[in-house]
Amino acid sequence: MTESISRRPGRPLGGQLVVDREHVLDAAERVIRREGANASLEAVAVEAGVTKPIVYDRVGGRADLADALAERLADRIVLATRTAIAGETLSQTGLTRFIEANLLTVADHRELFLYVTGGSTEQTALGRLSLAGMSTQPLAKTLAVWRSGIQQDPGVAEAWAFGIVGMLQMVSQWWITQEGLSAAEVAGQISELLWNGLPGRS
Amino acid sequence: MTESISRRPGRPLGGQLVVDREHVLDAAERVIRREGANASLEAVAVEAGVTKPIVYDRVGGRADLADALAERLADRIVLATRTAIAGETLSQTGLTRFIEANLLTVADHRELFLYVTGGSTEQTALGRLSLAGMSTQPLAKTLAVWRSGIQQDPGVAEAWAFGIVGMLQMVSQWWITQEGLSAAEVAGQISELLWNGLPGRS
DNA sequence: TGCAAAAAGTTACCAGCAGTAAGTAATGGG
DNA sequence: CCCATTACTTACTGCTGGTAACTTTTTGCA
Repeated sequence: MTESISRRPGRPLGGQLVVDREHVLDAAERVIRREGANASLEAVAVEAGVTKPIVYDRVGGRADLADALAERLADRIVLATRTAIAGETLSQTGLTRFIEANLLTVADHRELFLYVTGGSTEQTALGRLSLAGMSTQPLAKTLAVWRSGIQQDPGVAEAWAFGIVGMLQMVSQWWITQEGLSAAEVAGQISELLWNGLPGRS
Repeated sequence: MTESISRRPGRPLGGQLVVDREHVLDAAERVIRREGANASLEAVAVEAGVTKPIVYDRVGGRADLADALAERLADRIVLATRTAIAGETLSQTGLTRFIEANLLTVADHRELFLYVTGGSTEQTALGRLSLAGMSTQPLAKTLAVWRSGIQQDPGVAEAWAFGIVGMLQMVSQWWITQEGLSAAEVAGQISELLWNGLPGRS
């Protein structure tokens, strides 16, 4: 699906960029989907129909690429989960749907998910928070709306948001390697934990 | 603290290995503590007083090294958390101490934690589960003992264990980058969530 | 119209690192 | 005394992230 592009150097007509940032990111997603999480920047450049320095100019280095893709994936997850609970009031079944939507979205972008969660390197290892950081803010807001008590203390909401994102991330990672375990099933279990707490309702 | 070692080739007296697996792993931990999560195998070899092929012979490649170190770290976390709740019956304050112990142990091994959680490469990106997998089994057991309902369904215990480990992992990663936020404080917040559930006790 | 400056890309490279093949020195058995 | 084995090193390959320097086209302006 790579549209054939004039690869010759020189300033094109109208001073328009031949490939923009989004085009490169699209190419990166295709490569990752095809080749897995170990996709190289070189391969991304080829898929985008350009050379490596262009990739660096448009999106930066490997860490930046991971960040950008994390943001995209986070957006999709947020969209899917928001849609799953649209207009509903907080309930356990709603939470289950929320979690199930998360799982299914991750499964839809399996390789991308693995790239993003495992993709940060070295110094930016703190960048593991990339996916978390991106999806954490919307989640924190959602939490604050859902549970009134948090509204006064955004610090708590942040800790909870990171915690929940971490939980969903790890469960997702574990689940996509499992055979014969439905998303609904797992979502129900995690929902039960997150809703009723560790000791359960008596 | 590298003990000076005969670097010369040849079969040493008694056919004893000059450096064993544990020695290499110790060296790896020192290097990671000193140089951060981007430590190379070459550096590990130098620190251990040997050459690269020895490292490969003793522990395998980079992924295997990450796995081995993950197991060590997981053991320490399990030990610390178990100790923190030793002999206690399940309670929210006990859970808080459990989480705090987890946070403090991670902080004690900051760089190692980042190496292990971010260290897996490519195919083994599923190896992100390394740390999780190691600490998950003991945690699942602990959960089963704590909460009787789970005992009959080990599948639930597994999902919960992965979820909780993921939550703790992400919270740890977030917390060690924060300034002026005590472990006890964060532990209390997460404990509250994990104990009373998202909607809270009414 | 002619020409310099800027824009947009490419080529060609470097450095570092994971991983391995082949060679070499010391030991012990026959 | 010699040869096979053991234990280790040297020296390499291949790949990948990242960058410096060059080339081509267009635009602005005198």
